[in-house]
Amino acid sequence: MARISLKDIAKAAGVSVTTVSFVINNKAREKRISEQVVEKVNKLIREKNFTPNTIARGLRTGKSTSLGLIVEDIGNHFFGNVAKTIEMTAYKKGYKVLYSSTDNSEKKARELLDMMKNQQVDGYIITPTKGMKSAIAQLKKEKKPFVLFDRYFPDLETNYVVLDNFKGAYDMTEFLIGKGYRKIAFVTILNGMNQMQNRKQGFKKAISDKGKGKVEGLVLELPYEITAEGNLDRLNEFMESHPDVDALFFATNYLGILGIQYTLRKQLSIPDDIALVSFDDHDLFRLQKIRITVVAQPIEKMAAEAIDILMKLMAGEPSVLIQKTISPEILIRDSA
Amino acid sequence: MARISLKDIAKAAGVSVTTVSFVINNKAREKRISEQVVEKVNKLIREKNFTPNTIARGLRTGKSTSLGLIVEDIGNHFFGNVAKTIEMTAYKKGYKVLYSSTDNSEKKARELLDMMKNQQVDGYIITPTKGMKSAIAQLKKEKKPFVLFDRYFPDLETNYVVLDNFKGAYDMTEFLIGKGYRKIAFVTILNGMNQMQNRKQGFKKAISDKGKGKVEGLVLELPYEITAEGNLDRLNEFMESHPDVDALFFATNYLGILGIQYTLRKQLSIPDDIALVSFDDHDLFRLQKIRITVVAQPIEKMAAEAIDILMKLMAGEPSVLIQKTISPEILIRDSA
DNA sequence: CTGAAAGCGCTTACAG
DNA sequence: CTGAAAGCGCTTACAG
Repeated sequence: MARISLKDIAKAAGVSVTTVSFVINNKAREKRISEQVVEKVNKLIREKNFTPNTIARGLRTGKSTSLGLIVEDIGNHFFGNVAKTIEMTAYKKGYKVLYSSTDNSEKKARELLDMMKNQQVDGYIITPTKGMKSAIAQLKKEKKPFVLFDRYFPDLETNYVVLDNFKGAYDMTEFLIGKGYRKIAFVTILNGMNQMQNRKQGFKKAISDKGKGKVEGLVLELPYEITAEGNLDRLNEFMESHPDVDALFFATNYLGILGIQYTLRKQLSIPDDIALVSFDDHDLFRLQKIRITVVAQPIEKMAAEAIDILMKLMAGEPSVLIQKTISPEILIRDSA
Repeated sequence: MARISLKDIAKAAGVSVTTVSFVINNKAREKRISEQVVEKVNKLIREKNFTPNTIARGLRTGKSTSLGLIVEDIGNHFFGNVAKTIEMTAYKKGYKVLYSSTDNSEKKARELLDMMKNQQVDGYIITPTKGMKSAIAQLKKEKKPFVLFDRYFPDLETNYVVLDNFKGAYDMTEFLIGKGYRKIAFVTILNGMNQMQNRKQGFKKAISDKGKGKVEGLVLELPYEITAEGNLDRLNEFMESHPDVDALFFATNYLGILGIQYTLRKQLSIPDDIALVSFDDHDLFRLQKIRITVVAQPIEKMAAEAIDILMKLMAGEPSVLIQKTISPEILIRDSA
């Protein structure tokens, strides 16, 4: 029952391992192996159900035909679906994927990257944490194929695929202003990376561009680490000190969910008592009686871009710079 | 910038590769390498930032320190969170994890398993599809460490971790009967594996045990492949032919979500017009005005059990049989 | 058209 | 206490 090796096939076929290696690597033509030999070998491979040992091949070639995927949290709807698309494409192209979640822990992020380097993955798709900057710079210096996802470092030139976060926030804010809201609060998290900064800036810019001095824009920044319960309290306090806020714009879907909890608890009805909109779509937003208007990220498209770019980098020149900013979609529903 | 190898360390330290290998594998004591040598080697390892090449080690030892995780769909809330827990534990123990989704496709499932075998993963956690039975039997014959998750083959003895699906459905049905519902419809999917069968049987048994002839139990089985829209139509038709159904019990969370869509579309109010309960918890079920009563699966506990069992199997005797049936929790909320 | 041999970077039985 | 050497299963430059 021992695994069967290339050598076994060679012996059975009465040819050398070289020959067998050529046929399994489709170099038979190029190396001008005779038709009969090729056929004999292929027949044996089928009969014995032989598949080359990927590890040995990896050692020899320095390629592992595997990719490393580092996300923030694979259990989260956004990243889970990103992982899904990436996996599907990767397997189709013959790549395995190793994944892991950083949970925004710097330590874990660094360890993961080391582990993946060690494992000689051929390419990386990374949702970086703030502290990963030097590790990413290192990766770049080593000329490893990688693409950053969802966020990047403005002062470090790399390949990336991100949403146009500024535009998403800007457009949504403009939409709210157009609807007549006059005191809009943007609820976001502190310590976010540039994707969160851009959302905040988009919001502020729209307030100043489109508000014409008549619209007030407030920003509430919640810490990342706190519990949902704690955040709910903070939101509560905030709303008590600003009772005349007429629209809430949440910067991520889990914050939006928090917002729904808040309105449920306060028995506020949307959009009559207050408008509620959010970044990121979510089942919850679609399947309420009052459906929530959102800035949606085209998840599949973004993931497909990322893996596509990575494949290109791995195929050829890792020196090209490919940066994609994907347009968000504003899905207008009932909540504003 | 070339990767630094064990040999480089040996040369720099003026010792043999054997010695270096012993120290990196913590066999220094056992092999009685002198303290000074150990220290010199360790110092160089730190200085040169050396980490052994996992691939080479894998080839030599036949172990890859990686696990294969095959789920139905990593983008789905349940499996995404399973993946999260498994990954966290695995990395803590020094294992990488390769994942992939079957989408219940037999072909894909078989290919994935082959790919993982090829990759020499040390152990498997598998959510099997129906057609994987022979492949699983084969895995068992090869004495590979593996544990089935969420479902298993009743006529094939294997390690597994599953929910007590029968009990979950039984208890929930009993709860509905106790609440006074008299015509209960169980909405499930066709072609499901034994986890779905058990849910249906639990439902039926409770109807006959607890209904005392006064409660009618109906079953609607929807095909797996159909779109959400198609399923909605089927549900619609079903309800039109059975307008007096007073409670709907959905067998999975995505079916429950379908149910919510249905009530939204029909403007039915829960629980006044109709009761709605579901298997599996979901954000959507918690964060409605009317919160949905569910049979919850303790996801983390189940995932933790699975990886724990796998670690045990990999450490020792893969011949032991470990089968865990986890109790569900009925979370009573407002929808019935 | 085909093969012998080196080598990828490790581990480990054996020898001293 | 330490090292020389074989070998894991492949690929590939070289030779014929």
